[in-house]
Amino acid sequence: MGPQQRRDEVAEGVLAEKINHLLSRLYPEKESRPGYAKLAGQIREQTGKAMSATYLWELASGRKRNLTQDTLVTLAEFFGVPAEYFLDDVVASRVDAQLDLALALRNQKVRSIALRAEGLSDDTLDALLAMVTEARRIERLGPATDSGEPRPERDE
Amino acid sequence: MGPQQRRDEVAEGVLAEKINHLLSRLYPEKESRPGYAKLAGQIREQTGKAMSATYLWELASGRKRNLTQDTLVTLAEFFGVPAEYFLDDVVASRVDAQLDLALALRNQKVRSIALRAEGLSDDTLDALLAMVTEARRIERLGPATDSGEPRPERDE
DNA sequence: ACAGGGCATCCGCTAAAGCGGACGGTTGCT
DNA sequence: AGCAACCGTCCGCTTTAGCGGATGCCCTGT
Repeated sequence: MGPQQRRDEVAEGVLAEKINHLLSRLYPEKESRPGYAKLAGQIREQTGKAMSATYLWELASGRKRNLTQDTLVTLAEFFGVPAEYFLDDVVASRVDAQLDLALALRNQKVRSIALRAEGLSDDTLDALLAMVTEARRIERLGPATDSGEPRPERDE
Repeated sequence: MGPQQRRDEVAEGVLAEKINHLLSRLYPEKESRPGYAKLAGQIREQTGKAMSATYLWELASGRKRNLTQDTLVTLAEFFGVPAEYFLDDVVASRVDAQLDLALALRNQKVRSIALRAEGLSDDTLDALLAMVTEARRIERLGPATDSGEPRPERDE
């Protein structure tokens, strides 16, 4: 339904801001915070994987933004966050519909209906759709927030 | 019925195997399975993002294996799995149990029905459930693979 | 004043992600 | 037979993730 704007302290948005957020969380005091060279060294030592100072800076400054699977896992491991942390924001721009769906599927019966509707013919689906819509009207529920799928969003 | 451990060895952490697994889940009968060209077309159409036939093949055959964030999200969205599926093996096996549901929801009409069924009274849901089950019998489809109930965790 | 270490930033390189356009092989249709 | 459509596979190309090695700026110590 609503894109609940959660404003913890987590900077929503670009990957660079997430990384900076994680960095300043790891080193709250600006003074003690090491440079990118030492940070990269820590990452290498702690995760056993590769990480260069230059690249770390490029990420933090937003010059590179399309991480690779390996790098993603490495950073997630170092910062102690699930790898999803770097992804869910990208997903977030598209999951408003999914969120409603996930919510609806909390009901076991709704889920069973969805499962059994799969594979039925188009005509039957139309009939069922009409029924459930009518039932919704009878029970005086508001119209479902039906978000279409072909989102002609073109950017990036 | 139970979310038992499938005997078909699921992806040992190799990306190619996960992709092939998802592909054969999407198209169980190999007769109807389109080639990589058409599959890439579907991905492009459904997600609105880019995906080439060549690259899809390279992934499925294991020639390229270090996905980028963008590609990761695109594939996850298309297959209806969380992006972590490709990152975390534990998540992968857990999600496999829910794949039937995700598969069913790929049909827009089924999705609409599920959305509109949410909030209806229990009695109405029972009636609808009976209808859709009956429709399934009439159209001579096998009984829906109603897996137990892994909870749809989604919060925070 | 000078030396030196740590810092952010830049430059140029390599390896690989990702794609377009081939090439042959099989299938089915007329 | 021919053809058209589809398939998997390969090749070559552009882009960019990712890194090593400068460069120059601030420090602090001597």
